[in-house]
Amino acid sequence: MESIASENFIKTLYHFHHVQGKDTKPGSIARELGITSSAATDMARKLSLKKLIQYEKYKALKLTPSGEKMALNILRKHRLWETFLHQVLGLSMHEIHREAELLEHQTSDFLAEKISLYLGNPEKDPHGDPIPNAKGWVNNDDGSIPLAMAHVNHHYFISRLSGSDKEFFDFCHSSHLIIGSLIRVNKHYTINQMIEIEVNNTRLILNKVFAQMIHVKREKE
Amino acid sequence: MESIASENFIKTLYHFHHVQGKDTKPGSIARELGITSSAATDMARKLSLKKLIQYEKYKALKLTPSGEKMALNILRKHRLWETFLHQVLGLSMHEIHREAELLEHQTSDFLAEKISLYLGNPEKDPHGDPIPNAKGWVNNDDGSIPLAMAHVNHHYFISRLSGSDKEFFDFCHSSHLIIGSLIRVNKHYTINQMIEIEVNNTRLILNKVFAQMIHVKREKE
DNA sequence: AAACAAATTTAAGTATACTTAAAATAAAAA
DNA sequence: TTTTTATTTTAAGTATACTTAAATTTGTTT
Ligand SMILES: [Mn+2]
Ligand SMILES: [Mn+2]
Ligand SMILES: [Mn+2]
Ligand SMILES: [Mn+2]
Repeated sequence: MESIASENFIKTLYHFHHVQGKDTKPGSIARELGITSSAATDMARKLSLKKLIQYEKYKALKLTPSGEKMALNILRKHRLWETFLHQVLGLSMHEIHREAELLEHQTSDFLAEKISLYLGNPEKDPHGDPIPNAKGWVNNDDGSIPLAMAHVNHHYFISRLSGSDKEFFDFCHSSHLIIGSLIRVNKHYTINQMIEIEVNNTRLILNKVFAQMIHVKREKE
Repeated sequence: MESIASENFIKTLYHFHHVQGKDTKPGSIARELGITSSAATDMARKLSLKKLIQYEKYKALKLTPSGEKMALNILRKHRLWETFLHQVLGLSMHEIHREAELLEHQTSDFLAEKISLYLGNPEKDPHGDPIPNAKGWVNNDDGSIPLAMAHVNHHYFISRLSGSDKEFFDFCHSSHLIIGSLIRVNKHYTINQMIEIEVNNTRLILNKVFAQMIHVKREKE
């Protein structure tokens, strides 16, 4: 069994690699986890001895197959908890991540199965992120793109809301931007990188930060 | 925020003092938690600096008021989780303690309230143990006694089953010994400390270990 | 290509939570 | 009461997960 610190490190590395496609060195993980670079380097060397990551000085970190398996196991628990807390206990979108971030480390595979079963083996969490299955398989590429990349005059539906703070979700909720909402892209403002969309017959102007957090998918399929 | 090790220590001390009425020195806690006496002495001194326990060399340990408050906060989370895991997710009696023992340390007061609310603010957990309320109040003395202490020819109902292993609960279940079951005490065997009871028109002979784990209450009230 | 800036690594040190082994003390037995 | 036994404490040491500060390496700019 790995420590909470190790699990968070591995999960963050997975996230940077698979979701953001970043070239991840210890410094990025350190920034994300709120620790110093030296602590992250230390941890990288330790996890490398356990064959969970590949580590070469000054090079980007990479998960080994067993490290990736571990990351997916934790991610599964994280997303199952988020789904459960939201659907069953009624926690809000901005509350679930915070709680799941802790619970994910104290959840046996046995308990994870019980939660999954109770929820009917869901495939997406409340943010629209895919839940890895018990064998550690997940499809990360569902064809959605950040709203910031969407084309003018095309229609999309919202597939993911990848934020964790209250303000973002308050804004989304009050603007009818929820998963499944249909939108149309009106215009990109190149100078300040804002984007104008139409949702529910209302025009809305979003800044780039939010337009990166909202992911959309073409209407087809 | 206290560490998992501190929380388990405090909770164990509370348990020994309030439930078993023991004169608790570091050694007992060490035995319970599977650590060495020296580790427990260390921890006792550290918690004493934080004013969570009273510690004097070679004397029994005692929780301070703030230590007791902390113990009750963790105990509340433990028992809420047990109730939730049993009632909602359908985990068996022998599975809930194991999982709750971990989850209790990663549960915010906020989440505990949500769980409590969802369950209808229960007052007892599946073992029949009282759940401290959000303010940290609990009634530990519900008038129940270990079956081993019960009087011959009296009728009782089962109020608590304080075990955590599968064999005990399998036995209880197959013998119709569940919380609320009505029983009658037939005889005490002084020589081997067995006890004979009648439940569901069946005579049953229990050894002392089980008779200590099963708590009963007089029919009245 | 050299100089500068930024990031990473190493070195040294801290707090927590343990361990084993020895010393001190308390409790029980003779 | 003395001796023996059991328990508790102290001492010394380990692993984890961090810290700050200095050294090294890399990336960028001139
Ligand atoms: Mn986490
Ligand atoms: Mn999520
Ligand atoms: Mn615990
Ligand atoms: Mn219980």
